[in-house]
Amino acid sequence: MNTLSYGLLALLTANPLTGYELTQGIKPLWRAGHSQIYPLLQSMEEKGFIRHERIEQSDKPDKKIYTITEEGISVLQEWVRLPAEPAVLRDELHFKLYSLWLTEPDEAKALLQRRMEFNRSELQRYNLLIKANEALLDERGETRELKATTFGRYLLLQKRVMAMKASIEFCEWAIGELERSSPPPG
Amino acid sequence: MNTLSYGLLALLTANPLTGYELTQGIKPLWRAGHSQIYPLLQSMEEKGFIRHERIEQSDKPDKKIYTITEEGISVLQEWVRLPAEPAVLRDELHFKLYSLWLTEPDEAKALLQRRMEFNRSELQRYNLLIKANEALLDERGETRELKATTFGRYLLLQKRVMAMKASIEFCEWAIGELERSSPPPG
DNA sequence: GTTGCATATGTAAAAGTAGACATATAGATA
DNA sequence: TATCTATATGTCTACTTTTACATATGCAAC
Repeated sequence: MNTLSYGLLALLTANPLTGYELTQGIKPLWRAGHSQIYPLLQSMEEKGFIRHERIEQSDKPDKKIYTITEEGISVLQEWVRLPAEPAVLRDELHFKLYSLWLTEPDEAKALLQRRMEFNRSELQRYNLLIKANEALLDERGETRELKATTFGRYLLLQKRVMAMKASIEFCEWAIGELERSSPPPG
Repeated sequence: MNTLSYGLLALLTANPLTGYELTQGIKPLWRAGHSQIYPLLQSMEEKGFIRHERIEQSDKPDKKIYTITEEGISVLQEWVRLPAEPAVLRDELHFKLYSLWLTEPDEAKALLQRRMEFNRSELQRYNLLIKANEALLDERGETRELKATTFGRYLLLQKRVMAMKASIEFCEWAIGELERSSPPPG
């Protein structure tokens, strides 16, 4: 069982989902394509951690709705208690910043501006997810406490928001440093 | 040529380095082991982007000092100008936070505390690297401007520092939220 | 003494990831 | 009419990454 498998189990504790929905839903948490997810679902079903129900659809292709089993919850619980490995971050921008002296001022600025715009759109996306999670909290009549299923997601989404804000601040600051050192014509 | 190859070229623009030094030096920028780096150096030498000089040592194993070629600088420059792909972040903690309701309060707190301590040690490491970069700036008589080779590293290290600080702030905040919802005995 | 660490370079196997290929329907857009 | 997007599930290949294996010396700790 790799990390992604446990992630799929984690998503399935909230509600039963199809492979397609898992592919969409895991995006804010982990980068993975459907070609990774479908085989893992099959292997976890063989292990007895999840089971599926086939739903026939006339307008769209048939789908499989996966549900986590008691055993699945149990192995997930054991895993969650284990210390988390350090995060793995791979960012091309690190190398491009390191080599920034090889670029022209407008290219350097464009590099940072593109990243900033991407971060801003990500931030918006996370804010929407936070709203959806708040709605779910109300719907379930939960309060903000550890045993509420919406609580962990609340923490997680705040983590992403704080990281995105920090990244945007960096871009703004770095663009400022660039403009200070090589003022644009105007 | 993959991203890591360009990263190695980037490091080699600052000074000639051995494969071992590259393995150590790339750590703050990208996660990679020596088993990835040595084959890439061989392949880049075949392409003419770097060349090496063998240094015989009596007390330690012989080493190869790699230098970037004109052609290497040129391909790196072309690559740096291309837009940077979005960063890839894979953090187990995301899944563990999502499943936090499966844990006990002290386990949840320990999860965040361990991450916070790791982040703090990383922050210290980056602060040392910033000092070393400042020293290099002085040594070379450079000022903080784009064309100085220390400038990009200055930006990059600030990026890492800001990200680490944001992560530490998140951990502190999240531990606070946990304590609010399930106060510790005392 | 021996275990572990730093230096130094490599290879091999296994696991994980990305991108394309494959199929099928419905609806929107060009 | 053709292309694109969303839904829905799958496979296959190429590439990247991790972990272990392999060798060699000197030094410090136990």
